[in-house]
Amino acid sequence: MATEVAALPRAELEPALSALGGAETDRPKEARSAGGEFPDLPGAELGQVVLRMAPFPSGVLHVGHGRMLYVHQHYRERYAGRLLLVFDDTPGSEEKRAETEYFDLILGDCELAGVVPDQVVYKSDRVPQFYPWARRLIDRGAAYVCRCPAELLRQRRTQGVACAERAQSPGEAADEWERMLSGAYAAGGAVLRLKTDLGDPDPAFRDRVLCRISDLDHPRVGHRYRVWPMLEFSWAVDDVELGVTHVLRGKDLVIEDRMQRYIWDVLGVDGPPFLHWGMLRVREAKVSKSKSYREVKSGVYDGWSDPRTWSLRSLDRRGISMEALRAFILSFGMSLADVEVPAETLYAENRKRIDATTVRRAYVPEPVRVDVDGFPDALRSVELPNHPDRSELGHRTVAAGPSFYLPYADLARRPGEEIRLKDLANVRLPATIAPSPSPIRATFTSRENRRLPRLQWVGVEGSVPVDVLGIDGTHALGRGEAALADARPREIFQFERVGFVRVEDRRSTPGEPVRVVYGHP
RNA sequence: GCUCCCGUAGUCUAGUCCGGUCAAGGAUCCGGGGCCUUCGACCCCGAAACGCGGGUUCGAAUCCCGCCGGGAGCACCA
Repeated sequence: MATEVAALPRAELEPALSALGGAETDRPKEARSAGGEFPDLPGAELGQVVLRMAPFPSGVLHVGHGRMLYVHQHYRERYAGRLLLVFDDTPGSEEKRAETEYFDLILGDCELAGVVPDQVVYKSDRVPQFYPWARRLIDRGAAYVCRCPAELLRQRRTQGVACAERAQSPGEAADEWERMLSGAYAAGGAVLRLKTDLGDPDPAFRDRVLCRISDLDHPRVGHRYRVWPMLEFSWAVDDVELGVTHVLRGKDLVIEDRMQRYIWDVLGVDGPPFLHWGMLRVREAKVSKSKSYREVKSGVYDGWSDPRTWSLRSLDRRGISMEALRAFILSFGMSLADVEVPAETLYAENRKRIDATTVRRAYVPEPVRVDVDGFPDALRSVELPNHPDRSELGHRTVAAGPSFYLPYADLARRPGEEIRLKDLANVRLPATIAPSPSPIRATFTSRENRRLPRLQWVGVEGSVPVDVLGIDGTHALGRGEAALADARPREIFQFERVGFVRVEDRRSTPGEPVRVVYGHP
């Protein structure tokens, strides 16, 4: 029996779970349904784990960052650990700059995702703390000040050739370092480099830069510092000083592991172990962050919650729950393999969560008015369930014939045919159907439910215009049933045969269309 | 080119460390049927995989070697 098989790993997990303080025993179940595996953190002790996430404040968090968020959250919960949010806010580059607004936006994203850090740290507050570490490396003869222009430095690195400064004694290097700090060099005029091995087989690892000079205006500290640490050096310091016990990051940062370890070895300090996850791409989500940035800034996109950005905010706007996102992301486990998944997988996860509780409503895209001759008075209004399988969600009464809005695409496909207005009655369509502002005329045939093509309809009486914002950023104007006029902001509906939509925050004024955002099928 | 990582059905994933219980499990997608009114959900059925080639072994998805394919890094960005 399958249950016997499942019982074994569960029994092994039990001690860890009860140690968590009587947490529910549903983790094995979650792990099984999610699929993805998360190995134990090496040497981790319950209650002692300290993790850190390090976003760069140059944009809001998107689906890709979701992996960072939920992998950390997973381990934090598993080990009852602490989670630090450390803004990696060194000045960046001309193309990729830290900007003021993103600090709060990212914090907001974390909250939205339900991953609230225990502590927030700004790297820009810690700049002076990096200098003594740099000095210790210099004193050990493991770092030197190089004045090669960037271009030459790169070229020599590729060739494995040393520049003259590499021969500096620790004393000379220290003097040069002091000159760097005191402003003797212009930006780009000198860098502090780690002395590794110019013959290292990996060209990427040869004498990497530890600190550089930047005159970019920093959003938090302005021009207070000119000498800034590079990412891997700053982490060699901070992972130790902040007491981080395990470093979890994407595999694009693997070489940084080696750098950090090298520095720790030189200095004789112990640092935490590293774990990585692979690259994650959602097929439909164009990864172009710079494009999103441009379009948001220029106003082409409707802000950072525009569906085209695939930001966390945009998913929320579309009615995709963060629980669904979490399950989706956790299903990939800690695999180093690069994954590319269709968004449908995320949609399926969301559907599982909202389908049973989401009210159905009628909506007709590309509405064409159809007047039905001989339509019985008895069917002028009908009562319909809010959910076909959940009577507890109640019903609503909708106005029906004799005039309807029907979707043009469905109409155009079956001229002259008899069709069924879903849940209502059968009618015969006219022989010719052309898009026209004047109503077309159909004829009532019968009431009984027969196997006929079914069309979605909205009774003209009381119907409201509905504006649907699509995933591609386009707006479609359709017609919805009267009940939609009372829709509350953020309410989620399923437009039957169309998909799940969420009502916009911004309330439309009377007479304006009801605004919704398309979520997914 | 150099370095590192990865390679199970269309897609994602379990299994690979400690070879047999894997004639490979789950999810999603796709096809068919049911629920006699959603192109949704639910239920049933079906299709679908160990990149290739050697080797070790009684036995290999699991170990070894080679090849092929994919990704990342080789920034005074993060």
